[in-house]
Amino acid sequence: MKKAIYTYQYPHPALTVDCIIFGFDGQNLKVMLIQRKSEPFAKMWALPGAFIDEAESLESCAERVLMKECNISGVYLEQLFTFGNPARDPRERVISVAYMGLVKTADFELIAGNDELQIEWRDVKEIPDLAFDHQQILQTAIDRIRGKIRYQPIGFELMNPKFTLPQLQQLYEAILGQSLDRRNFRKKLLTMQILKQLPEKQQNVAHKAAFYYEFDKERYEVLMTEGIYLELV
Amino acid sequence: MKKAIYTYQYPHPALTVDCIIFGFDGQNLKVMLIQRKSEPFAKMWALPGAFIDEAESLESCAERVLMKECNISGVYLEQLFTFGNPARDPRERVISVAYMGLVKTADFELIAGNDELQIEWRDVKEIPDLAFDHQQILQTAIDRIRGKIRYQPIGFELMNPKFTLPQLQQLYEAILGQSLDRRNFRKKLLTMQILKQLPEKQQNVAHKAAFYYEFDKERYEVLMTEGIYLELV
DNA sequence: ATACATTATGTAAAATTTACGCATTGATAT
DNA sequence: ATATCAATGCGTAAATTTTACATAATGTAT
Repeated sequence: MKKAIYTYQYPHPALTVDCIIFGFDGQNLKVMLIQRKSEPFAKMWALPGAFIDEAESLESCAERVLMKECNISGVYLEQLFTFGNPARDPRERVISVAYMGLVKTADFELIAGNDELQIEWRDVKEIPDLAFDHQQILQTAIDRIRGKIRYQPIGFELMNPKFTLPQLQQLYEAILGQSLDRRNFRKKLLTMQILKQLPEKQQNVAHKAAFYYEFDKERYEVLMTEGIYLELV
Repeated sequence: MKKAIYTYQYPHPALTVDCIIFGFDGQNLKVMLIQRKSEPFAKMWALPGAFIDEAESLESCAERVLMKECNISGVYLEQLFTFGNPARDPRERVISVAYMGLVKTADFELIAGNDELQIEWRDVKEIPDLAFDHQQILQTAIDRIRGKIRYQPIGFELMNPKFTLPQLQQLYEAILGQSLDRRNFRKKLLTMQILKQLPEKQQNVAHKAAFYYEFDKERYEVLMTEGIYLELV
C-alpha cells in the first residue's frame, strides 16, 4: 500500500466521474463500455470513469475521461445523476457523478486505455453484467435519454450533419424502442421548423431517394430562448 | 486550526449536501433559508447544508440537515444537481450535491441551529443575495419544480391531505407564476383521476363552499407503473 | 329578502393528433 | 424498353384535446 499523503480535518469521500456515452450507428443505439484490467471487478465490463483532479470541474473531468479512452472531444455532455450509496465501491467510499454524452459511433475509433483490456460499443438491448452499480447508472441514463428525446432535438448530436427523415426516424425508434408512423413523424418534425431541407437527395439507393435535411440550430435557439416547449414525438 | 485526522492516498474534494426546501403556505411559494453565523459569508443568507458523513447516503445526509435545522423529517426529497465548480467555496474544493424537498410551511416550526443566526421561509419572488453559488442552485431548483409540476402531482406534498380545487390551483399559480383558467384547471385535474372527492365541504366561508378532495395515491401509482405520461397543466 | 363572492357545470369553436390511402421515384429484374 | 419493387412524400377525414367563455348554484352578510 502506498503512503497516504493527503490529509483533511473531516472525512472526504473519493469522487469519480463516470461517463455514459451513447452512440448511434445508423441502426441501433449503443453505449460505450470498457473491460476493466484491474481489481476490483477485474475483467468485468464497466462505464469509463476517473477520479476527479484537484482543480478541474466535473464536466472537464468527464471530457478528460473521454479523451483518454478514445480521443473523443467536443461532444455534447449533460450531468445525469450522482450516485452515493456508501457501499457502491468495495475499496472506500466513492461518490460518482455520472455524465451522459451523445455521439455518432462512426466519428471515433475506440482504443483501450492503460487501465482497460477492451473498449467497445455495445447495443443497449444486449448489455453484459457490469461492475459496481453501473447497471443502475446505465438504466438511469437510458430512462433519461428516452424522456429527453421527446422534447429536445438531441437526435442531431447522434446524426451526421446531413440526414434523411427516415434515418432520423430510425434513431427515434432505436431510442424509444418502438416504431412510429412515418407520415406523422415527418409531419411533426417538419411543423416544428427545426429542420432545413437541402436540395440534395440520397444517391444509389434501390428505391426512391430521400431528401437530405440539416438541423436549424438558429431556429432552435430562438425557440429555446422563447421558452417554447417542443414535443417532438 | 484543528488537527487533521483523515488521510488518503489521493486528493479528495470535500462533499456537501445542500437542501432547497420549498414550502407552501396556502398563498405563495417559499424557500427555507438560513443566515450564516460563521465565515465564509458570515451573516449572509444561504441554503442549509452539511458535509457528508463517512457512512451515510446522500439522501440520508439531506435528511440529517433537515432534522438539524428544524426537526423536519419524512419529507419528499429529490436529487436536483451536483455543483462542482472548483472555485465555488473559498476555503477548499467543495462539491455540493443539491437535494430539493417539498413541504407545507405550517407543518414545521423553524428553529435556527448552532451554525445559524436565523432560519426563515422566504418568498421565492423576494430572495436576498445568497452565499456561495446558492443563487444559481436555487434558480436550478425553481426551474426544476416548474417543469416538474406540469406532469407530476407534486402539489400533494405541499397541500394538506384535504384541499379544495381552488386551493390546489392557488399552488399551481404560485409555482408557475401565472394564472390559470378555473374551469379548465378543474377539468384537467379531474379527468386525470388522481383526485377523490370527499363528501365534506368548506365551513364558514362567505361564499359558496367548495368540496374537499384528497389525492388518490393508489390510482397515481397505477398510472406511474403503466408509464402514463401525465400532463397536469 | 337581496346582494355578493365564489364554486360548479356545460358547451361550442379551434387546434391538434391519429390512422390511413395513394401517387411518386429510381434502381433492378425481366 | 418495360415492369417490378421498396421506400419516399403528400394529403385528408375522423377522433380527440384544448381553449375560451356563459350561466347556474350556494351560503354568508346586509
